[in-house]
Amino acid sequence: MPDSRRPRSGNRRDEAARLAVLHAADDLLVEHGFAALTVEAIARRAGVAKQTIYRWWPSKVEILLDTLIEDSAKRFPVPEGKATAEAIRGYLRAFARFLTRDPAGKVLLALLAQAQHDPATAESFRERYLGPRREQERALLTRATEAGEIAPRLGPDAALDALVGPLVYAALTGAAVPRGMVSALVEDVLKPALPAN
Amino acid sequence: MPDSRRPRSGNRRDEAARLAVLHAADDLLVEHGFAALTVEAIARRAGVAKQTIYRWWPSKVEILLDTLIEDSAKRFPVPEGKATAEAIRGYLRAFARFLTRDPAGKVLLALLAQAQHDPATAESFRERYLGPRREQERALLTRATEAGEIAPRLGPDAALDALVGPLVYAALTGAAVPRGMVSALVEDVLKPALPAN
Amino acid sequence: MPDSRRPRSGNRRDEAARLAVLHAADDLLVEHGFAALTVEAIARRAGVAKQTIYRWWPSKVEILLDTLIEDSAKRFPVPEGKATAEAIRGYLRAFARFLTRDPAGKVLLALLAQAQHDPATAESFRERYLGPRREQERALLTRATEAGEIAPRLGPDAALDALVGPLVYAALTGAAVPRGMVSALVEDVLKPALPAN
Amino acid sequence: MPDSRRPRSGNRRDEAARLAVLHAADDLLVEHGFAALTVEAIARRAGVAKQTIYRWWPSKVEILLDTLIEDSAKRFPVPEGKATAEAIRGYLRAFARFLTRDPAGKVLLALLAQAQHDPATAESFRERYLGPRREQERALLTRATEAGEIAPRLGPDAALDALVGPLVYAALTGAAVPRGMVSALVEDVLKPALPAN
DNA sequence: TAGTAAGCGAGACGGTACGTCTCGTCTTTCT
DNA sequence: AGAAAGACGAGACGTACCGTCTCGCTTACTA
Repeated sequence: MPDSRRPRSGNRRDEAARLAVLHAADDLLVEHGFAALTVEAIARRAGVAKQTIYRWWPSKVEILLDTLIEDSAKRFPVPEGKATAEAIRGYLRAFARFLTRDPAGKVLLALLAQAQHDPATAESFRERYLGPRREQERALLTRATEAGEIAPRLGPDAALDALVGPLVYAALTGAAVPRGMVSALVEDVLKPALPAN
Repeated sequence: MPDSRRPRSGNRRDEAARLAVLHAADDLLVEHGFAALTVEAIARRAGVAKQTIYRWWPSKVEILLDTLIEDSAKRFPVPEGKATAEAIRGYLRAFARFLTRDPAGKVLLALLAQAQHDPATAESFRERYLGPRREQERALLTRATEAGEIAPRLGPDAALDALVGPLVYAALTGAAVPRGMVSALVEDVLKPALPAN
Repeated sequence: MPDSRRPRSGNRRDEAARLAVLHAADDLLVEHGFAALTVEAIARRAGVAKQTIYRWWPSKVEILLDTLIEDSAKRFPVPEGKATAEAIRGYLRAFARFLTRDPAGKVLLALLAQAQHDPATAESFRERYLGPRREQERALLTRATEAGEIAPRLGPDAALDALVGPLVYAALTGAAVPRGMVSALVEDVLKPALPAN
Repeated sequence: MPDSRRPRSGNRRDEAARLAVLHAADDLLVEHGFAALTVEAIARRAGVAKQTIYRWWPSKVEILLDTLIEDSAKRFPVPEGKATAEAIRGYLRAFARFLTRDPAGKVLLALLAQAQHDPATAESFRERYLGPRREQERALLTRATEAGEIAPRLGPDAALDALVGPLVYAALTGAAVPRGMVSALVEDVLKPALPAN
């Protein structure tokens, strides 16, 4: 049994330090906003040396990405099996809830924001987060279309932007997502009255 | 008659300095990104003392807001008279063009991003930019609905988020806005097949 | 009779402004020290525009010099007639009192100090203050020597430094000038036991 | 045995940086005067970050004090053993030489000057420099008096002011210290013809 | 069972930008 | 033409973080 008072250090990566950093970053973002999220503040809060952070993460953005990837997989995984309209609706509802209710939703918004300021963040964010998720989402839509559940006027990527965009935009501008919005989006975007055109 | 080629203006605000700052900020944002947009750099580029900037603007964000408000009014004014579906489509096309083609579109994205990092920016951005424009846009939609041109399933604010959100989200994630997306959004969101529900 | 409510301005130098500046400078020096004596502060305190100060004085040092010259002539004029040892003693006592008791003594110390930091001040201070006074003091000593009242071992300039130096040095280092110091200096420096050498 | 050619010292104070700052301050004072002695200029000249200066010194005055204390101990130490009139004369000659010939003498004058402008400087200067030296000087005079070498009319502190004051005052006013002045002061102040009074 | 190599807390370092302050110059407007 | 008002370019102030570095320690694997 390791000494519980101080199992610190050694010559392998210290898991406790890793978690302390992730949680400190998350907490600081939620409590004081991205502006207060400096590497020094994270180190202070986590009780960790600055160098320990730089040893494992190239930037604070990557720390946030690590937490976001984990949290997203937990809170709103892309449905794998059943490709029904209802599954899509449920997924979007979970996403909207994550954005507007979950403290971790702030991380997504902060990274999307930071990607506008810094190309390296944009690259990482797309590569490690947006890209993989979009792939799964596209597959979901494709399966649903093939199953005849939906018949979007737009291609899968544009359709996803049309579904996700409004929710993200509302969150970015501080607007509430009104009850029924997700349903309406699914109806309008995924099941348009095609003959009308 | 005042001399119109007044070089520097005594104890009144120096218009040349004001313009130099606005242009310097704009140029720096486009050329080097928001991260390089420091007050010192703006002052350097504009050939202006730092104090002259702080005298008139509380932060670099307000500088950008000033340029954005002017540019937006010029490049994609909200249609005032004719409230047809076609007018709305034209407006959204101009907006999409501004976001993706116009260098000044970067300013909008940067401010929307910065608003996520800093509550003061969020407040200013909403108050001075998003709010006023949204008001006009809402009026446009309301007039069009009353004229029977459109019949949105969603309320005006949610409908606008559903139209604008996808365009903004695409720009934020670096995705292209595919040809036909604006038309599809207008059809889907503003003229849904209501009886079908 | 000029309008007493506001005889301000016109096209001749405003005497009220001149006096306000001199008094403001003096007061600020005494109240807050030389460090707080900025041209802006003087202008504020005197209720005068900054430019009015720069129009008439090349620097704040010259303002202080103006007040010092006036005050010195009033508080410890160099004795003109009687060249006795007693006259010299009296003069030095008045000088010591000015340095340690009179608020205006701070002006002398401040200018002597500033002369160390800035060659222009040194030049002005020597030219307009130290030089003229030293001339009179030298004459006093010469007359007293010729009258057989004193027999200094040192030349007149060195003797004056030997008399004035200790008083100034004590004031500069915040030491008190002990009772009897002036008498002892006069005895030691001006009436040494020459045969003993 | 510790490696004596340790180039940079990890988390301990960097001695090279300390010396670079002291020398830069000294050089700048001598070359361009106290007015040009800004913390920024010192940092620039020393090739050191501004923060490194602020980490170790509360103000530029303390930097100068550090150099002055070291230099004074080297150039004109207070004689410790032999308390003869000759020892005192030698000490004063070394002091006069330091003031008028040695570039480091400017530091003493500058600090004495700055002490007039700023109470904090006065406090530090007295506490760290004037006080300790005066203590040693007083002891020297006391020993010499007890040994019958001198018989000053004034108390030790006043006598020291009477010896040092003229030299400092001459330096402050840019006057030369004439050959024989130190001797005359020692004779006049320390060996007055007491019975004659 | 030592030696060694890596991780760690600590924190100094050279930099850069912050937002504030005062400088001395300038221009306008009023008297 | 003098004066009040105050904007302006310039540049130093002292602070906060950046990302890099070195130190002295603690541990776990290797010889």
